[in-house]
Amino acid sequence: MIKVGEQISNATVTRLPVYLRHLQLKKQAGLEYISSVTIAEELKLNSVQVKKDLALVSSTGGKPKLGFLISRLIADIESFLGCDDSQSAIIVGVGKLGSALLAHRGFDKYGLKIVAGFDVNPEIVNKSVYGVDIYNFSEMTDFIKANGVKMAILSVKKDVAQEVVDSLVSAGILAIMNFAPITIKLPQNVLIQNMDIAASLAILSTKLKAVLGDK
Amino acid sequence: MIKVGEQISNATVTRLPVYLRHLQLKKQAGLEYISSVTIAEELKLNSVQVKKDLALVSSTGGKPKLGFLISRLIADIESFLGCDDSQSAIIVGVGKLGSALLAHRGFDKYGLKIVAGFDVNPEIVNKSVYGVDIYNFSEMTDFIKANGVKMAILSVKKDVAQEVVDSLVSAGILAIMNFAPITIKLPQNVLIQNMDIAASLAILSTKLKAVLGDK
DNA sequence: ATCAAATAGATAAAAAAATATCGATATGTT
DNA sequence: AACATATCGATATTTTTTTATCTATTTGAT
Repeated sequence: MIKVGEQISNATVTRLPVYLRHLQLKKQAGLEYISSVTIAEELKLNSVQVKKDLALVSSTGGKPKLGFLISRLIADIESFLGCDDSQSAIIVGVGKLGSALLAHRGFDKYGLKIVAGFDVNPEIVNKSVYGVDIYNFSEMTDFIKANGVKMAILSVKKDVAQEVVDSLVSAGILAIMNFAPITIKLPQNVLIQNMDIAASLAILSTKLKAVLGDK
Repeated sequence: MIKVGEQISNATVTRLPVYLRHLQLKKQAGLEYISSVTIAEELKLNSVQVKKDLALVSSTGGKPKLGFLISRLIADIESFLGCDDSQSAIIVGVGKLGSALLAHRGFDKYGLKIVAGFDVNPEIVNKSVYGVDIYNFSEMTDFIKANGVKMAILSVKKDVAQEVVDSLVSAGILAIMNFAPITIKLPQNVLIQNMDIAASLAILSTKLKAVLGDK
């Protein structure tokens, strides 16, 4: 039941945290086993899709008539998502949004650690924001190199976003979560996840209008 | 060149804001026409994909040898995304994250207006946060009904998220942008856009590990 | 021990999305 | 005025993703 070199699709990876949350809930409720059909029904997904997704990360598979052992499945998904081997990231721009992100503190669950923040605002530099030490922006490059950090959360103003990204990339950052509403220019080998909140709401609004219009 | 009843895919709608931003940039730079191939190269997309996307929203099409008239294309995309007919939304939960979202103010560009906020914290109730009036949570249902609001941004703590959603839905909300890291139970006809930031970062982290591992 | 039922897991089909190919056409140049 | 070229837009192909169908198996009940 060991998977070798299986290609896990983007779509599947996106669903894994959803499964994980759901399974943790079930475990808390005292449940021991759960079937793919049940998961599918409760999350409003197709059951074959759930089976396939789980088959890709499950180390033992499920048992007929019982389903999957929840605790095992949780461990498998967590392991796949790397919740165990603590990946570190920095956050650049600790203004309103940046500090709100730090306040959230949901990263731990996925084994993600925000190891430092960077900003230019003297009021927060050299202070700690929700347990994260904030340094001056000028120290960023050295920090990244010294600590081998590969991931960055970008929550700076859009005017400076591109130049900050250039610094990040040249310092060795390989994955960026971008909250600035601009299209970042990047080398091919750097990953980016765009989180343009206004655009997302606009997309939702468009979908809503489509639904309303069709009736 | 008028499209009737064309079904525009989710993926296309997601790319439209990206095109829009890029075109606005080009317009600012003084450019008048742009070809789909150029757009594709600059945004690192496939040119056929760009052509198809644009064909779905473009009212006039492009001209051979010249490409698309940028100003026209901007107008078309804005029109499609509804940037003109001001859609209103409320925000529920005006804590750290909620007020950070309000501070951003990028919604206007897409014709989205946050018409009110709701919270239980007496320190902000009946005050204005970045120009948005905040009311007590108890007034929410009446407000939604009275104003016919259909969209809500949910930035409350996860413990209360489900019950708030139930109130929203029963008051008539049809689309929810959810920042709480839980899977919300919803009637089929209500749209949801999940914005679990920690999960998104975990997904990015997983992708990064996949890339690094393959080498 | 036998059997019915529920489930995983595999295989197949369908749908959706992305990409490639090609002909038509307007443009600017010679 | 003729022509080469860049581009659109249509069609076709490929790939990816989702969904359906079927078989084998384990469990719990009889």
